[in-house]
Amino acid sequence: MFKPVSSKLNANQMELEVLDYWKKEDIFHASIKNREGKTEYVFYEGPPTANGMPGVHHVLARVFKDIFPRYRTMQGYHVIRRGGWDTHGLPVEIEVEKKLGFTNKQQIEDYGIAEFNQLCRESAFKYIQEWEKLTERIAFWVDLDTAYITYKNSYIESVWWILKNFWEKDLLYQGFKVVPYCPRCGTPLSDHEVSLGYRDATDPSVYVRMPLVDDPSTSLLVWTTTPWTLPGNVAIAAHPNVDYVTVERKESSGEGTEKLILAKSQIESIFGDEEVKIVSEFKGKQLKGKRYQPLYTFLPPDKPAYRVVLADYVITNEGSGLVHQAPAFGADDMQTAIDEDLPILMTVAPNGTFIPEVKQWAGRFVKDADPFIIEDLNNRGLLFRTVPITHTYPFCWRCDTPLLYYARPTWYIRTSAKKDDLVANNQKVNWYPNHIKDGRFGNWLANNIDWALGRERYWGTPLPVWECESCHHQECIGSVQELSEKTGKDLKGLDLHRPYVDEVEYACPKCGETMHRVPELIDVWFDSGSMPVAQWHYPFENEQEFKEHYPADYICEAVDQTRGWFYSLHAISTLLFDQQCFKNVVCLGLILDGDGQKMSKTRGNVVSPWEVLDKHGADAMRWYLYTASPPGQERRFSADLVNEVLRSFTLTLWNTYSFFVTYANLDGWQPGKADKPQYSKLDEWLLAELHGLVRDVTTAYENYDVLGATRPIEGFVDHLSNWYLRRSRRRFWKSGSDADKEAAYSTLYEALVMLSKLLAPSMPFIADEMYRNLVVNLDPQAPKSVHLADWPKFNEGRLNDELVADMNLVMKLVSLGHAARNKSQIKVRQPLQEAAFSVSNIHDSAVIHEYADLLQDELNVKSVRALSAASEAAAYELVPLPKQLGQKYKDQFPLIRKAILALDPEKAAGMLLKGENLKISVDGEDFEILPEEVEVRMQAKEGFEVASDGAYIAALVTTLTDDLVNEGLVREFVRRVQEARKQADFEIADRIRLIYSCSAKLKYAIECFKDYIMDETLSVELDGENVPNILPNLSDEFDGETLTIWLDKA
RNA sequence: GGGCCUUUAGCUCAGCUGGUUAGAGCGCGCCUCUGAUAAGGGCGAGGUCUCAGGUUCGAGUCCUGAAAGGCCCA
Repeated sequence: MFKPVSSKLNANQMELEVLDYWKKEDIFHASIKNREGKTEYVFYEGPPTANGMPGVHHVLARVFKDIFPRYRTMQGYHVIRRGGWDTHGLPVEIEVEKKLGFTNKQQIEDYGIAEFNQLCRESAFKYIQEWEKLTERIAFWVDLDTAYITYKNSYIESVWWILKNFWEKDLLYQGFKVVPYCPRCGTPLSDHEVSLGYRDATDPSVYVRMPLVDDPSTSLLVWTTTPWTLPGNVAIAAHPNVDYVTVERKESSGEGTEKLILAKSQIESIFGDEEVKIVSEFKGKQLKGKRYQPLYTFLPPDKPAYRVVLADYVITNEGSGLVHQAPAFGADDMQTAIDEDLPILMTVAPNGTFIPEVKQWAGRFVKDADPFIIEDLNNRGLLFRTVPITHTYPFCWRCDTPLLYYARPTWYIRTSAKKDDLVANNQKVNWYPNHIKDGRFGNWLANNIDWALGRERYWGTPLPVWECESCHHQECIGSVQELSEKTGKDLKGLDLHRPYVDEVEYACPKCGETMHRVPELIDVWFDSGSMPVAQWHYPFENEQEFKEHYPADYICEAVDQTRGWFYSLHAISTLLFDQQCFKNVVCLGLILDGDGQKMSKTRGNVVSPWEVLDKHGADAMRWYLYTASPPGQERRFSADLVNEVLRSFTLTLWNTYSFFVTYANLDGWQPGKADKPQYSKLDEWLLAELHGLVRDVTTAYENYDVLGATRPIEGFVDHLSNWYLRRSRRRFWKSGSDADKEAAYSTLYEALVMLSKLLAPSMPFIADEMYRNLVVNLDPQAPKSVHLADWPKFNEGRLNDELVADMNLVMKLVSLGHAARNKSQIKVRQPLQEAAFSVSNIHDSAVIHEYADLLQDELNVKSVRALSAASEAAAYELVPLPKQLGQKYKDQFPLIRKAILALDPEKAAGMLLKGENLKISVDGEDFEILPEEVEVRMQAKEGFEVASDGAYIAALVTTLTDDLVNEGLVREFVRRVQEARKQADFEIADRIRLIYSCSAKLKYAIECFKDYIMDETLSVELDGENVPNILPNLSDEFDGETLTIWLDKA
C-alpha cells in the first residue's frame, strides 16, 4: 500500500513535514557521507553579512547555489558545502555607530576601539537566526555549523599570509592617490563602494576670470563645478588641439570692455545673444605657459604655479574649454601635476573642512563653503557667472555624505602588474551568461587599475605592515608565529583585531627604534576573496582539504558581484597561484517587484520571502525563480507569480500523483510484479517523452542551463496529466486486472518516480515526498530519500522521435476536431457518425489509421478516415515552400514560385499527391519541382463542418441518425447519474441500485443502452418502473426530456 | 561619456543555424467537458516583433544607426 494522497495539497504543511524528516534522519549530511571517496565537486559559498535581514534576492542566490550541488551529488560526486559569513567592514560599523548615536570617528576613539569592535563582533551576527531559518526553509543545503567566519583569528592569519606573499612579490605598496573619500566616515571608498552611491545632484557651476599676468585686461575664462577646490588651484588646463579665441565684450557695468579667452565652440553657449567681438583665434597649445594671477594665496606654492598647461582630457562640450586644476582634488589633476611638476595644495582637512590656513572659511565643510566662495569672487569682480548644474555625483553609500575626491596616502595591490594573467585566467572560466566574460568582467580586467586596499577604519582585518617610527623601515608580517618571533613574546592568544594588534611593537632591525603597525585595515572584499585559502586556515593547516577544494567548480552570485566577490576571488587567485579560482560561474540578474520596479526600502515594495513561503511553499518559489527568465536577466517577483506556479504546475503534478496512488491502492497494485508490461502505443509514447526528458534535463544540468533543466519538465507534466492520463483513465477504472492495466500502472509509476528524481535538485520537497511514498515505502533497500538516490539514466531504446511526432499530429487533429465541433454547435457528448482528416503527406495519413481509436474516442465519433482527395475536395491550393525552394534556387525563387502558382492547381495537386514531379519553365529554363517542395492544401466540400490549420483539416459529418441521438441522450443520462453519485458522497468503487423515471423517448434510449449504463455507473440494478415515494437524488430536464433519479448503495 | 544587457499580445515569456500564416501560459469574453484536478478542451478579441536605414529571392532573426529602460563604470 502507498500512503493515501489527497488531491488537495497544502504545500506549506507538506514541506514542513519533509523538513522534519530531513532533520530527523540528517539527510543532508547523509547525502555527503554517501559519496565519500568519490570525485570532489567544489562549491564556494560567497559569504553574506548577517547584520541585515535576508530578502528575496538572497533567496534567489541561495536557490541557484543549491541546485547544482544537489544535482552533482545525485550524479555521484562528493559535494561538501561549507557556509561562510562576511563579518567585517563599514556596514557593520555603521550599524553600531547608529546604535550608539555616533556621527564621526572621534566618537569611536573616545568610546574605545576595543569596546566598539566588541559591539561590531556581536552585530555581525545580529540576524543570524533569520538567515539560518530562511536557509533551512528554502532547502538551501549548506553546512552552517562549519561555516567560515572572516573575523576568526585563523581566517585573518591566512589573509595575512596572502598579503605577505604579495609583499614579497612587490605587489603591495603605499601610494599617494586621489581617491573618493567620505569625510564623515573618514575613509577612502573602493570603486565598488563609490558605485553604490551615484545619484543626481545640483551643484553651483561657476565661470571665473583669471587675469593674465602679462595683460591684466585679458582673463582666462575658467569653469568648474566644485568652487571649494578653487583655493587649491595651481594651474589651468587647455586642450592642445582645440581652437580658442580671445573675445572682447562690454563689461556688465556698461563702462569699458574686457577680453576673455575661451574655447571657440563655447561662444554661443556662454554668451548666447550677447554680441562679442572675436579679437584673435589660436590653438590651445599656444596658451601653454601663460601665467595668470592666482585667485587665492592661502598656501604658498613650493613650485612654479599659476600657469596654463596642456591636457588631452579637457572637454569642450561643456564649460569654457579651460579647466581649473587642483591636484589634491582630482585624479586627472594629480596626473597633470605629476607630469608638469606642479605643486599640490592641500587645503582641506581629513574631516572635509577647510584647514586653518584658509582663514575665511577655516573649519567649514567645503561643500557648504561654496556660496561664500562665490560671493567672495563676485565681490572681487572675478566671478563671470554662476549656473546651477545637475550632474551625477557620488555620495557615500552608507551615510549619504557627498564624497570628495581627495589625495590620500593609502595602500594598493599592484594588480595592474598582473593584468595579462588576470585576462588569461579569465579565458578559462565559463561564464553564464557568456557575455559577462568578455563584456563586463573582461573589460574591467582589460582596464585594470591597482586595487586600493587600505581602509582607515576599526572593524576589519588589520593590514599586517609594521613601520619604524624613526627610519620608516617597513615589514610585512605573514603569521602569528612570525610576529611572536619578532617580539619575542608568545602571541598565540592575541586577538588579531584593533586595538590589540596596534599595541604590538618591536625593535626596528635597521635602527633599533620602535616598529608600530600602520593604521590601516584592508578592504573587506579582500577578506571574502581570500576564502578559498582562509576557510581552511591554509597554509597553517588543512593542506589536503585546501588542495582538494581549489579551484571551485561552481560559484554563483548576483551580477553586482562582478567587481566585488568575483573580482576579489579572481585577482587574489591569480596573484597568489596564477590560476583561475572558479571554473563555472552563474551570474544572476536583479530582482524586481511585480511591476518591474527595483525593490527598495524607500519604495516600500520589498516582498518578504516569508510572505511567499508561508503561502505557497519553497518549491513553488524556487521553481518560479528557476523558470521565470534566464538566470542573468532581471526577473519580476511577486506572490501572485509564485501562486501561478503552484496552480499550473505543482497541482497538476500533485493530482497526477494523487490519482495514481488512489487507484493503485484500490487495485493493490505494486511495481515490479509483472515481468514485462505489454505497453500500448500511448504508453510507449509517454515513455519516449519521458526518456527524452531525462536526456534533455541531464544535458542542461551538465551545461549549467537552469532553464533547460526545469522548463521542459513543465511541458512533460502537462502532457502526462492532460493527455496520457486523460486518455488512460478508463484503463485504470476498469474492474479486474489485465495486462493493459498493468502496463498503464507501470508506465505512470515509472514516470512519477522518474519525475521525483528529475525534480529533486529544483523542487526538493515535493520530489522527496513523492519518492518516499512511491519507492522508499515499498522497498526497504532503497535509499531513504530521493536526495540520496542516483540521478536517472535514460534508456536509448525508449526514445522514439517518430512516435513523438505522430502523437503531436494526433493532438493537433483532435484539436481541429474539437474546433469543428465547436463551430457546429454540437456538444461532444453527442456522438457523430464520422470525422475525416486531411493531412499534407502520405505518412501523416497513416497516422490517422493507426490512431483511429484514439481519435474516435476523443472526438466521440463512430469512425475516422482520411478525407478523400478525389471526391470530397472542392478546391486545391498550392503552397510553394520557401525553405526548400528558396535555399535550392536562391534568387530564382520568386519567379519559380510565380510559375508554380500559375499552374492549374487541381492537376498539379493530383500529380504531387501521386508523388510525381512538377515540370515548369521559367525564362526558357526547365525545372523539376519535387512533391516535398510544394504543400498541397484542399478545401472540403459542403456537408461537413470543417476546421483547418495550414494543410491540416478536420471535417465532421454532422447528420444525426436516431441511434446517434439515443446514444447522446444516454450519455446525458449517465452524466447525471455520476453527478448524483458524487453529490451522495459515494466512494468511487461503490456499487449502486439505480431507479429512474423519465419521458418516453429517453426511456427508450435507456432501455437500448442498459448494459452500457450499468457498466458506466456501477449499477447492479437499473429500474425504470418501481418509483419510490421518497425524495429523489436528482431531477432535471435536457434536450426536451425530463428525468428523475434515485440511487442507493447496493 | 564608455561598456554590457533588455525591448515580440494587456501581463510573463518562447521563437533553433534567416524560410509557409510570429507562438505559449496567464488574464479577458463566449462556449464546452469532467468520478483526478483550485483543472481540462474549443472559439474570439488583442501584434506596424521599439524606430530608421542596409544586406538578402526572403529579416522578429544578420549589419549600421537611433530611442527607451536596466546594470556596471567614469
